[in-house]
Amino acid sequence: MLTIGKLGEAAGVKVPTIRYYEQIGLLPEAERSAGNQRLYGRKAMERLAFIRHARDLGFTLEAIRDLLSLSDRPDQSCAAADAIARAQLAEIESRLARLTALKAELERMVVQCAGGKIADCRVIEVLGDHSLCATDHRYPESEVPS
Amino acid sequence: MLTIGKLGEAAGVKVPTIRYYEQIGLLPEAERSAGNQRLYGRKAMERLAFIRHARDLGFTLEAIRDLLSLSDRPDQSCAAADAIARAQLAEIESRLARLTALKAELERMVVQCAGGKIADCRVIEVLGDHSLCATDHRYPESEVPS
DNA sequence: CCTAATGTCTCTAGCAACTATAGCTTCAAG
DNA sequence: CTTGAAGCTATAGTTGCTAGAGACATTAGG
Ligand SMILES: [Zn+2]
Ligand SMILES: [Zn+2]
Ligand SMILES: [Zn+2]
Ligand SMILES: [Zn+2]
Repeated sequence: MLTIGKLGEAAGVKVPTIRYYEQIGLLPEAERSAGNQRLYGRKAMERLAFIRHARDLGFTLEAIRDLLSLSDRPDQSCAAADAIARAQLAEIESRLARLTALKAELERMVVQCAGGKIADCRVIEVLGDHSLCATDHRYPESEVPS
Repeated sequence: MLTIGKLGEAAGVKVPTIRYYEQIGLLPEAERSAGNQRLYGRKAMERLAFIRHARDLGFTLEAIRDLLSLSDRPDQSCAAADAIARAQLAEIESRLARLTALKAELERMVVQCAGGKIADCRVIEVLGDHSLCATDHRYPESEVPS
């Protein structure tokens, strides 16, 4: 049995994050020692590693919640799990498209600036006027982290 | 003079967002009509368009705050503004690198799944075990939106 | 066995950048 | 003059944590 600190170390998750996951019901309530400290076994360890890995792949906690409850029913069809993964892929692809456009615009701005006064700065000028942009980079379809 | 609704419409910014920008000091306090409603002129319109455009390019409000105060001093060197833009470009590039790796992993997962039971689902399997991944996609260097 | 250092406990508040709600007042059209 | 849209303030919620306060538990050294 691991204490919360050892578990966090093993899984690469900070201690308050583990408590947070328990609080929102993503991890089950942990066993407690005589002195009321949380104790974890291998199952909890695996579940936390799953969460960590899915987070690293950009899944939201909501998606992870669904994936976890699916993985608790091994005899069911995996169609739902695959759909979640495909949705995540689509999300990443749309962010990639947007970021690629942003990168192009930022490069243009930076390259075009001759480096004089603010009054002549291409960066400031372009920021004030989207019509100077080469691409239509607006309207982020999604506004989620990572 | 525009009301807040007209301004928002013109700049593509929602009304509560404009009030929020004023509250955090990104926009100056607006003039008020006899009935205490906000009124905006062309300068406010330009400032809001600048903010909107910079947000669309992924700059944080903090960076925008700095850019705005720089643009208020047209005779100074634009080095600081350029540095902010270059930092933003670097940020976008690092997110792009990470998202590219994520996309590759997600594609692998989705493609490898044969679509049977959860117990045999490659998606669930890979999520539980990073060593099945082809790339090292972990440790997001930055955790900022978009 | 005692003490000091570290770890853990709960609870609360804070971060970015908004968005939503409630309960009011003001304005513009008919 | 009335009605409905738009505006006002203030507060709370969103996501995924992170940081702090103050109290209790555990462990290592002397
Ligand atoms: Zn410049
Ligand atoms: Zn633009
Ligand atoms: Zn599958
Ligand atoms: Zn992996």
